[in-house]
Amino acid sequence: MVGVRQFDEDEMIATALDVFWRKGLHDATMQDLAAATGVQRGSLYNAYGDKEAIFLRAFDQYTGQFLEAAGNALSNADAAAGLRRFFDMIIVNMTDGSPPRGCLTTRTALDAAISSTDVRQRVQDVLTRLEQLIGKAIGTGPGKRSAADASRLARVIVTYTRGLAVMERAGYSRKQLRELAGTFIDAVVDNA
Amino acid sequence: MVGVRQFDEDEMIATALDVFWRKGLHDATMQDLAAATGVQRGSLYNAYGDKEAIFLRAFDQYTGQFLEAAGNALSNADAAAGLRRFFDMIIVNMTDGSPPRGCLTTRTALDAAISSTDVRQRVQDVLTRLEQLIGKAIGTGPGKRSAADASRLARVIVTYTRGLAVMERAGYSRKQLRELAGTFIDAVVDNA
DNA sequence: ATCATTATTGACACTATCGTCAAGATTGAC
DNA sequence: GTCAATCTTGACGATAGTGTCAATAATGAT
Repeated sequence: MVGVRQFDEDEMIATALDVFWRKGLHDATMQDLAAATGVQRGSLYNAYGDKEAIFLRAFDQYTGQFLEAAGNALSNADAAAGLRRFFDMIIVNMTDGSPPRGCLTTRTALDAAISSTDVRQRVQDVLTRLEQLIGKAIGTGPGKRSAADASRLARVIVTYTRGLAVMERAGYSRKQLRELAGTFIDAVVDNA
Repeated sequence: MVGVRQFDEDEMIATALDVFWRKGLHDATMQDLAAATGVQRGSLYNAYGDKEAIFLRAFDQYTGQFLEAAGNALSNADAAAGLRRFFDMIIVNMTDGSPPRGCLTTRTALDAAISSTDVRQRVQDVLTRLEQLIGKAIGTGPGKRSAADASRLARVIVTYTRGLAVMERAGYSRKQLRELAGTFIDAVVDNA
């Protein structure tokens, strides 16, 4: 290595993640990224190629954090309690910031029609992995549930988390989202 | 009236709706609208002012159709059967076309951060009205449900429909969405 | 200390979209 | 049939974003 990078890559990606989270893949511009990170546009092109390459790195960082936090929240002897912690975590996650940033995965999924195969694949991956985490958490409960049922239910729960993300974008407050989550858990999980 | 409009306004809005449905408010351009409708860009500006005014008209047309169809599907003596018909309707609605168009309301909700107050308000309105339709349908069932419970549950169901719309964008097929809806109804409604 | 290599910088060309406007075309009203 | 009002048309300027490139600067390796 001779000419050496003048910026910290991890820090750069973390800042880029913030920009993408607030603006979305589609609406965030290279100028936005340059302004936020203090790295010139030309340097970004040189270092990463294009905007989507930067997004993929930032998104990977995001999903890593997110899935870890989800796993932690879900790890609880009592499946219902774990789910409650999990829902609380994602609701805080999507209502954080001012204005709230929403859910990056959901926003990206909706942008996906315009995006590349790579982006679509990442979205599917994170949803699948989340489904597996949830399936494991509810499967190991005081199970009178079959494995097939747990798997189906896990996907329903993932779907509901996506619904909450949309409701947040529609203007529902953190408190309203918590109530929505509570009603859902009461209806689906405890009764199932 | 002297110089008279050279195009059919209803037809124009219907075509615009198709464009917005496929591309989204944000990504559809006036050029797209002009090309699809055969009306020149300048004429569209003259007739409506800007893109968002056209969108609002198209969206109103859409929500009118949508809510009517939802009401029809839900009108059933058996609340669970009505819900099944309702979910089937929205799943067909969002997976129709090739490639599927998805759910316009959900897409618009996600765009909403960039959009005007008017657009945001329309999205909230359609969700609220849908919630009311569902509340009425499940409330009039063989109710051992309190009115407050029915209301809460209705909002949960609306939220779940939004989740299905996101899952569709993430790549889930009509068949998978139907299974997701079925599992949800079994878990939430029949057991509640 | 020199050099070869890489990063940075700012300018450039290109494309897309927007919104406006003046000139021309059309047509209902009288 | 004339006219005034309205619509249509095509061109224009402005803005924003993309990706590229040549010139410059910096630095690890020798």
